[in-house]
This record gives sequence, C-alpha cells and structure tokens, in this order.
Amino acid sequence: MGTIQKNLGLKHKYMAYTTAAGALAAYPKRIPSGAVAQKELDGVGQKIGLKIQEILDTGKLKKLDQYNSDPKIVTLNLLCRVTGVGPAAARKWIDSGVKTIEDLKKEKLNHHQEIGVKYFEDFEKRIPRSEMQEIKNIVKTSISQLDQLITVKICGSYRRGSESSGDVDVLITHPKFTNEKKEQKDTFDLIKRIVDRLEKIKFLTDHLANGTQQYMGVCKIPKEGAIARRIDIKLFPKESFYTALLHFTGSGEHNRQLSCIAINKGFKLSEFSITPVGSTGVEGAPIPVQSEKEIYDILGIPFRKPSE
DNA sequence: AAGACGTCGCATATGC
DNA sequence: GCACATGCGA
DNA sequence: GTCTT
Repeated sequence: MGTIQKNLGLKHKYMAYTTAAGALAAYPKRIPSGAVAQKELDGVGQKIGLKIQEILDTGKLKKLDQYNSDPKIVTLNLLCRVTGVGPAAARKWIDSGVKTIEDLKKEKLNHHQEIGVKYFEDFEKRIPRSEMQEIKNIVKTSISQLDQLITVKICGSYRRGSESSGDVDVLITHPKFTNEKKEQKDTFDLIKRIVDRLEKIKFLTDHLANGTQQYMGVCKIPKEGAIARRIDIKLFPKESFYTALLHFTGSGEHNRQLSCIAINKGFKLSEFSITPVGSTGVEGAPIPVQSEKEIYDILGIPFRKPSE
C-alpha cells in the first residue's frame, strides 16, 4: 500500500504506511486485533487498524487487491521502478498509452531515464559483499593515487556488514575542504577529478548527476559479464564528515532513533552537524567531533559499531 | 479543522 | 542568458 | 494516513 501511495505522488501517506509497518515489525508480541494495534502502536490509527483487522480476519486486503487488479496502477508501479521516473512522469506516460518498459524506450526520455531503462534489470539486482569489496579496492586505490589526503568510506549496508547491498555509497572528505570553503563556493573540483579518473579506467560507465558536492552514476567491475551498479559519491566538508558518516551508514531506523535521543537530550543531529538546542528552541553552534564515538558520547549513550 | 510530515543537490523545465 | 520552479533521488 | 496544535 505504501509503495502505491508513493507512486501516486502521496509521499506522506507512503511515510505513514512505512512508519506503521515498522512499528508492527518491532512489536514483540502477536497482535490479536486491529483495535489493539491502533491502541498499542504509534503510527497505527483508525484506517490502518481496520486494515490490520481485515487481514487478520480474511488473510488479505480488498483495497490492495483492487489496486493490484487495476492496470493503470500495475503500470504505474512498473514505470516507477525505472530510476529517474517518478509519479509525475509515470502518470503522463500512462495517460498517453505507455504500458511496458519496451513502450517507454520509444518515448522522449531525459538522460537519467535513458540510463534507468538501459540498466533496468541490472539495477534491481543485489550486489554481493565480495563484489562490494572489489569495488571498494578500485575506488580507494584510484582516489589515493589522486590525492593521499582524501578520506574514502564506503557507507550504507556494506559498512554495517551486510552480505549484500543495493548500491554503492561513497563518502569522501579532504582536510582542505572546510565549511568556509563550501560557503565561499570555492571551486573544489575534487569530485570532478575523481570522476574523470574513474571514467578513464572504465570503472564508471554512465553519469546521472555530476556536481561539485555530489555524484550519481553507474559503475562496473572489470570482469566479463559484470553487472552495472548504481554508485554515489558525496563530498562533505571535514567539519561534517563524522556526522555524515554516521548518517549515511544508517540504517534509516537507527538514524531515526539517534535523532530522537538527540532531541530528548537537547541536541539536533543531522548529516551536517550536531548542535545544542536551548530550552527556547534556539539552535547553537555545531559541536566539533573527531569520530563517530564522540557523537555517541555527546548523546550520553554507549558507542555501537556500524555492524551492531 | 488544519498543517506538518527531512532536506537538499542536481538536471531540466519555465518564464522573462 | 538568467532566475526561479519542479521532479527526482537519497 | 497519523499526529499535533
């Protein structure tokens, strides 16, 4: 239900379903009824409570079955699986008769969508940890040849120890790239230089977005039959590096927990900084941190490694 | 009853 | 050509 | 769709 709401453009309903599903999954006991779910679980209200009851009673959800038997919804869900295609583009095409990915190939696509169609199957395949390690080696080696002072971290589920990942999330920083430089919009073309190099060795095969702070693209390891993988490279100023590292290592759920703890203890935690928030709600200057552990220390909770 | 719900970089569209 | 809006991804 | 104001 959540995915359908998102593809319809109702992102807050999508969030509501995601929150409710998370609360349900985290609940230790069996839920005996929709009414109990509504009473016990934050994020489950009347409507989702009734849906839970329906599933308990009948094993299915009429509303969802209706959606899934609606050809327009089926097509909407299909088209939105192409990266670069969202609710607005999908709706436009469905109205003009597009039904399949093959149909989509004949339409006028922007560059991002062209790549999305080109690698439609590849991008849905998981990346085994062994391949993530190969990718990490290639990226780290190339970047250190460029400038030894660049710090490189592969974040996401890989850093949490997962046996497979959905994409490659690379976070970098450089001692000379500071908030001040960022604010002055100094042309710090680190990303461009890295991308040039990784392109030259044929590791990067396509680009989706190529800016001064953020790159999104496609990579392949140099092996026969290698699968195209989504890779992002983000550059953060050194002051933000550890909050960014924490944030992009996740998980999303862990981030929400930390953010909640931070608020309760009078702080605000984001990928950019951790700041004190006074009782009046006025935000103070960012607290400098030199490691992930220092952030946990400020929050007054025991440090847990990414894999925990 | 009504508004918030994360926020921002990048590509591209839109209007001047 | 520039300033701002929109779509999208994360 | 849910929660808060």
